[in-house]
Amino acid sequence: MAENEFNKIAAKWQKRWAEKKAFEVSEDPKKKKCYVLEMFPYPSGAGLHMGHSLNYTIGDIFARYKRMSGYNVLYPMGYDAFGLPAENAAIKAGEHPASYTENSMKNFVMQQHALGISYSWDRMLATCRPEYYKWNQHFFIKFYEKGLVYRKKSAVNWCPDCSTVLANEQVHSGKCWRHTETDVETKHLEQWFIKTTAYTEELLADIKKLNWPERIKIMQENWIGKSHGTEIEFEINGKKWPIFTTRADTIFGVTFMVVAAQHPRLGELVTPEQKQNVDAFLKKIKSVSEKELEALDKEGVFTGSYAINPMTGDKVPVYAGNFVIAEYGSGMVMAVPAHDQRDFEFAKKYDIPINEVIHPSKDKKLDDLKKAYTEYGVLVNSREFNGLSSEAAIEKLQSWLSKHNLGKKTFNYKFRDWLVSRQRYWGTPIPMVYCDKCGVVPVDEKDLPVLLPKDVKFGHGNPLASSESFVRTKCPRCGAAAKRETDTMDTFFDSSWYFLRYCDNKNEAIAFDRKKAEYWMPVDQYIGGAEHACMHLIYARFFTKALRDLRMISADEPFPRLFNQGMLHGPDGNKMSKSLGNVVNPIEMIERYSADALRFNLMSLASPDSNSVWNDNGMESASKFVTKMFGSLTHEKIGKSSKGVENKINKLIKDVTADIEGFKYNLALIKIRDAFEYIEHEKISKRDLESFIKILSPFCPHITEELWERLGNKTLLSLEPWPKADESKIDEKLDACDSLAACTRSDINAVKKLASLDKIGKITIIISPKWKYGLFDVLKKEMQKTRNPGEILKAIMSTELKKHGQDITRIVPTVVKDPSKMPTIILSQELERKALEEAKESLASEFGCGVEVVIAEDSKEAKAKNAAPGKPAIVLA
RNA sequence: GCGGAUGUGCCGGAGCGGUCAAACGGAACAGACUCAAGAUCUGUCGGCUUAGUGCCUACACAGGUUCAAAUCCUGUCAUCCGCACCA
Repeated sequence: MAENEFNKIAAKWQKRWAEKKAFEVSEDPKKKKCYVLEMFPYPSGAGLHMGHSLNYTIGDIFARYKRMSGYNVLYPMGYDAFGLPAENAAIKAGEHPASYTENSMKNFVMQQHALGISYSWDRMLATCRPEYYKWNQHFFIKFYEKGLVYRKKSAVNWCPDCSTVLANEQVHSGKCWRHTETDVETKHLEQWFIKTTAYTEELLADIKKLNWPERIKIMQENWIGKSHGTEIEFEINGKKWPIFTTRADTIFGVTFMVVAAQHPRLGELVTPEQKQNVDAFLKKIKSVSEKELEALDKEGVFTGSYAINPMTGDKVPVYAGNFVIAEYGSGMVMAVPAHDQRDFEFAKKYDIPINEVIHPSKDKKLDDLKKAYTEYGVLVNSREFNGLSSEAAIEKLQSWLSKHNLGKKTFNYKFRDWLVSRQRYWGTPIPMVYCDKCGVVPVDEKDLPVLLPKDVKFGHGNPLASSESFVRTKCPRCGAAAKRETDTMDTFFDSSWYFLRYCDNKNEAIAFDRKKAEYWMPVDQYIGGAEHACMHLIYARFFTKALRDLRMISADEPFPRLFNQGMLHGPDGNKMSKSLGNVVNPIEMIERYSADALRFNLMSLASPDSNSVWNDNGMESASKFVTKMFGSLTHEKIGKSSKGVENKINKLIKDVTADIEGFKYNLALIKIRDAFEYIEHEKISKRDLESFIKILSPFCPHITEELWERLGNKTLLSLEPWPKADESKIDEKLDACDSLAACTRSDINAVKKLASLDKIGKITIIISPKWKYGLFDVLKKEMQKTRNPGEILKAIMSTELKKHGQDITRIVPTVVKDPSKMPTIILSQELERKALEEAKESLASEFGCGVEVVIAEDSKEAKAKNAAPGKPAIVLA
């Protein structure tokens, strides 16, 4: 069976690549480096799925291409091996997560080998191994020392299914990112945070520098969410309470205030008479999880306190409400029910006055308030600010407030600090110790890593807490008995710097050697899915900046260039999922067809950045084509390449090179197919044949190595130089030869036909330099055979254009339906007017009829003269 | 609600102002080869057709800009994705 042969070939070359360490690299200052990286996978027990195969093939093609192009290519693979699924699966299977994960990784490695991915396997890493997570702990302590890590009690997101807390980034629409059915609850816990907000501004500003898909950049921008506004100080019970608003212009319409129910200073506001009500309210909203946000009514309770509006001196009641976010701004808002929908609903519910202070325009009032008027407008009922536009009022108020020391112009971010504590086992232990005397103390560097204990019980609460031997320790500072932190780190901590560890993955003394990292960083091409736009990609950017400030690297950004591959759907068009039963297993496909055929098919499906649909027939036919190519190229007749073959091959080199650079692999394959069909039955020089094989090699690395060898080469094709296109051999004329002949013939015929008519009428000749057919020679020959006005016209035009350095291109004769509407000859914009003036003369004498040159400047004139504006035209009268 | 993307033939998808009834692939149909199937090759593959280098209708829908629009602009609709009570 042919399939077996392919699999034998694949195995042979995979073995040889490994033996010869073909893809292992070291720092070489003389060579240009290229760091190609795919987002490392979570090694699930299920093994590789088709989406992985797609992702890795995209990266592999790029890496192979760059390697052959002379770059020193670092292309590593590793495993994001910590995480909840392994822990749960391990519990279910009664196996330790460590062995479970190691087995899964082995399986992944085997499968990635089978795909023929050219990883530098020496650099493999797994985040669950102590030699890796030791450095997580090291960084954690470094960050702690720098004040980038802190512990805080706050309202946190709790997923009951994961039984752990989640970062904001891991809560999607009130649900857990892993459990789309599970509502996230709010808990008040003391947790570890990373001060990602220390870099908010830089994270936001540097997005501009990134060569990333626009939508990912926008998603990050929105996630950071900068908004400009005003800080205004209200006075409550003699104390100052600043609030943030984007609508300072509505300040005269404030009729109440709302403080977040979770606000840490809420207690200060509650009067004894109201305490019972407030407590009841708090209890009520605590039992409600953060769900169905639209459905959630705006609710609140009066605290008993009143706030003084700094502009009006009015006293307005302060409510505690469920719709104000404690962490955003100052956790309190001024409520303007007339001009904010939430405030409006709240006011209606609790019967609070609604004061209009903005009208749509000077003479337009609001008819009746069924909902808030939230647009900008003109101020009313606002004393000296009446009549001002919202924009102007905001500015005036800002300066007024700062002059009186009651507020200022400011801005706010949505972005919050990263909660990294997790109450789970399978992660990096947080290297902190609680001592009764010394408080929170980091573990001594020399005692790292803090190893995950083995003697834990799963199932009830935080597993690490169940290990006596782990929890009990000595205070690193005073030596007294102390307790260890039992939380582990969010696994996103692991993936925030793994790209640095690849640069020096065996270093036992430090996380990575700075020199090595400086050589390889930043990642030149990062490849992965869009789902990490606001998680991994933000954390990794933060980490890079933080490490830069710790003087461990100098890069500002880890991934200047990012490519998002599309999603691969099942044959039925749905997302591939086990429950739908539409999963296609890549290894099955490789066994049935071949790795090269699978790669070929995956890359032909669609442009790698768009979603695509798996098609079994496509797989079948890709396999047939690969088989055919292999068979045919093995028996290719070596000889002198014809001009046609030379043209094809050189054009192919040029085009495919550009297509790979631009990730247009699907188009590259079309050109490869086309070129193959052309050379299939032709004689071809060894050199050209080798070029073709090289061009094919990133896509089908196994058969091409085999072909390379069969041609008598002793080297590895994967390390051969990428062919260069010989531009002098590319002949556009030849390339279009077949279609050209047909086109010309029909053109000539058309003109003949037109010319034989009594009335020549109007002939449109469109000449565009865009069409580089080089038709002139062919035309001239035809011209000599017959003589009639139509052809002469063409000949003249050609000559005239040649004279003025214009390339004669294609001439399209058409009968004009409505001669009154159409200029007769439209020339390209590039044609000089002078050339036209000259052409006019010869046309006139040749035809003996009036020739008018029209150069219209504007559309009116153009219409009058039947010419296009700005474009010169010749009209035969 | 806000933001982003997309809408092309039976399907997956190219095209990004004039070489467009639309690359390439898949499916389908017909033919060649076969005892037959498969494989392979050839042709057809929007409609009409006097079969023509012909006509009509087409690139979500409706308008607009152009001599010229699948391509540019405006609006509408649909689908997908992200964010979501951020003051």
